[in-house]
Amino acid sequence: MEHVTIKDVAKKLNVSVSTVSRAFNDKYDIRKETKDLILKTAKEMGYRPNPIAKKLLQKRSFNIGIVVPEFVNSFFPEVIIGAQEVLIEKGYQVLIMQSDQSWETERKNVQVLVDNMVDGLIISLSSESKNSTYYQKLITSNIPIVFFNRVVEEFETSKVLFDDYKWALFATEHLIIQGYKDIVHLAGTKNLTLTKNRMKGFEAAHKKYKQPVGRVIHCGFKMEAGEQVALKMIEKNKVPRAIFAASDATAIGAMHVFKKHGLSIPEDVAIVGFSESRLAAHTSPPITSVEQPTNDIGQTAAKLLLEQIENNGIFVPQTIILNGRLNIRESSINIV
Amino acid sequence: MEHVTIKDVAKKLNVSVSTVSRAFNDKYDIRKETKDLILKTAKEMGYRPNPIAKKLLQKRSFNIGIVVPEFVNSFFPEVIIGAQEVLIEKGYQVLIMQSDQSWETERKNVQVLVDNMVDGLIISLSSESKNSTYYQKLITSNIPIVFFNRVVEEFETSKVLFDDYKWALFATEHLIIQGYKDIVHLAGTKNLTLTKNRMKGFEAAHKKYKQPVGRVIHCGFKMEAGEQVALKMIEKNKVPRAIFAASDATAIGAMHVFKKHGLSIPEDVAIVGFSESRLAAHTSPPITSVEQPTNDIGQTAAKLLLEQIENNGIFVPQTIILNGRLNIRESSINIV
DNA sequence: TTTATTCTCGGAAACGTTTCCGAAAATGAT
DNA sequence: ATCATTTTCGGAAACGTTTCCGAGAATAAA
Repeated sequence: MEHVTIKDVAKKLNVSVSTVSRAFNDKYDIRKETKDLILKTAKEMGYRPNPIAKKLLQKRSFNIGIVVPEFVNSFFPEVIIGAQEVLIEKGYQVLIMQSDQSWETERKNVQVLVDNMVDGLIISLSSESKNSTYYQKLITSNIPIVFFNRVVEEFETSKVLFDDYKWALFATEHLIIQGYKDIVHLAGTKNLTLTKNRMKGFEAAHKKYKQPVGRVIHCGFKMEAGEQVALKMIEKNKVPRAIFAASDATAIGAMHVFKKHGLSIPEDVAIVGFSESRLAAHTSPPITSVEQPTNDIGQTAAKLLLEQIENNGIFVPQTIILNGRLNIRESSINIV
Repeated sequence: MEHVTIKDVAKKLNVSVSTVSRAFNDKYDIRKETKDLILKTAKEMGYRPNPIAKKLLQKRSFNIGIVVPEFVNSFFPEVIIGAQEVLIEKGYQVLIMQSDQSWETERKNVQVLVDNMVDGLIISLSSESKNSTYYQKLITSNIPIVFFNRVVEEFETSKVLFDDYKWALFATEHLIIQGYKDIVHLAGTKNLTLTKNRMKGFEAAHKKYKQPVGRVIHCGFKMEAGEQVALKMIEKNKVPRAIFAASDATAIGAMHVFKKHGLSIPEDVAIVGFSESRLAAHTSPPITSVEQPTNDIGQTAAKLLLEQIENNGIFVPQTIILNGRLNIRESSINIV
């Protein structure tokens, strides 16, 4: 009685296998009474159609794969939750994989999901340069993919993005308007477009107000990196008047070190973060930060994907750019 | 040329399907030269064995499913990363699903993974009471499962746990030793064993030092809950001398509100958290907290699961209890 | 009552593999 | 040179479904 199959049900009722199948997929002709009988005894016997066999046949699984670089920070989990909300609603199940920032495991992850015949993929790249021919092949082979957050422009797929340039500009502008001069940008990992865009926004704000562009320090997105940078600044006696960090984590890390060395925020160093983490409002002082619409990113990515899955064939790739918000808090306010 | 199958390869080389199969699974007799030739042309043709078909036949997938209640907080992601480290090493791929604290979706998630024929499951329950007959059935049907963090004792499976009682006792003891009297415990969700154990530890510490047991307030694990509780304390003028929170999130939330209302930490209210989140060390003041060995939890869960998968049949369920650490920081130190 | 039409259902092929069985070819022993 | 053994491979069944095709029964039309 290990695994009860469709044959067992058919045998028990003295009907054919195809009739049982028809009872479960109500698009075929079957008498109501027989259908009910089959469904009833099938349930009694504990029969569940084997989705693996079904997949083999119809190349369709109602599973969606999501692949993200990491999920220790709350950004990606929040996006995933948003996507799940719309996908589960439509009867899809969501399989999540984590690339650990490595493009090799990312590739393996994607391949596992493709092998498992997911109906579509939602991906944020771990690296924008490494797997591109692989993805190109996947895309031309017509499997629905939506990229978000970290994408490569050239891919002919739907993408959902954040206007990093604009919001980096706003964030920097906010500091400039407050009267801060010597502003340093803690930039993210070098090879990402979003890093470049945030840098460009940082520059543009300076130019807009005819200020000399501040220094840029690449240190990635981790809290430890922010701590190290701040420490070095203190050691070299080169502490800037204000900092615009490309992530909340680096902002928090830096702030922590500054405070430990007796500097006040924002009196000695003003700080603005990016990517509104859950903690930004709960540090002391609370950190001004650019808020990304994480849930919305997930939802629209999912919607774009479903659109593509359902209109297979006549489909036009879309790029949607979502709006953010600058949450102004104590860490950046110039108390004159 | 959409999907190239084993037949295509066989036809191209004028060999039988079984020979091609043999080339890919090297446990069968095949001449080295033919094998090499097949592998070479298969690669050229872009053939990859279809794992769905393979699964249907051998009921084995080299996939492991992990189901957690949530992953916005870093606890579960860290555990997952630990598990992934050992599983990927052994050639398994990891499929992750998130139950959103709901036992219905948890059940659906588990079923999806089982349907996809994962070789084993690592689960942290969203609720310890709701799906138990379902899990009982799963367990007796012999699919390898390891539970962690939130488990039900009765299940005859391996479990990896944290000694919540002991560490809650230590944490409370730490407060008592510092001389604090009126200590309140912000407890977690009511129906969880870990909540009960932390409460018991809280009580035991008081009894050990012959103190009247402090108040217990159930408020779950979320930051917002901590804020609300603190607010209510202030409004009712019932702010305790010290707080032992069942999660860092509630501890941080409460601390934030206290500070906003002019109270100093730890001078007015001392605070200890639980589950050492990434932020505990970076709040101000830094929060004393019980650190759980997240990575280790994941690793041992994975190892127990692999053991069970490999020795199918002769397998004895194990319960492993891991050790933690109390990170003492400013928030709880009594500066006399 | 005969013929045409509609309802139900059974049979069988198909999805892409693995694996058992046996046959032919190659090798070794005598 | 003959027989026994090993190596290498092809054929076919199996995994659990869906779905096309057609047959028989039931109903409607004539």
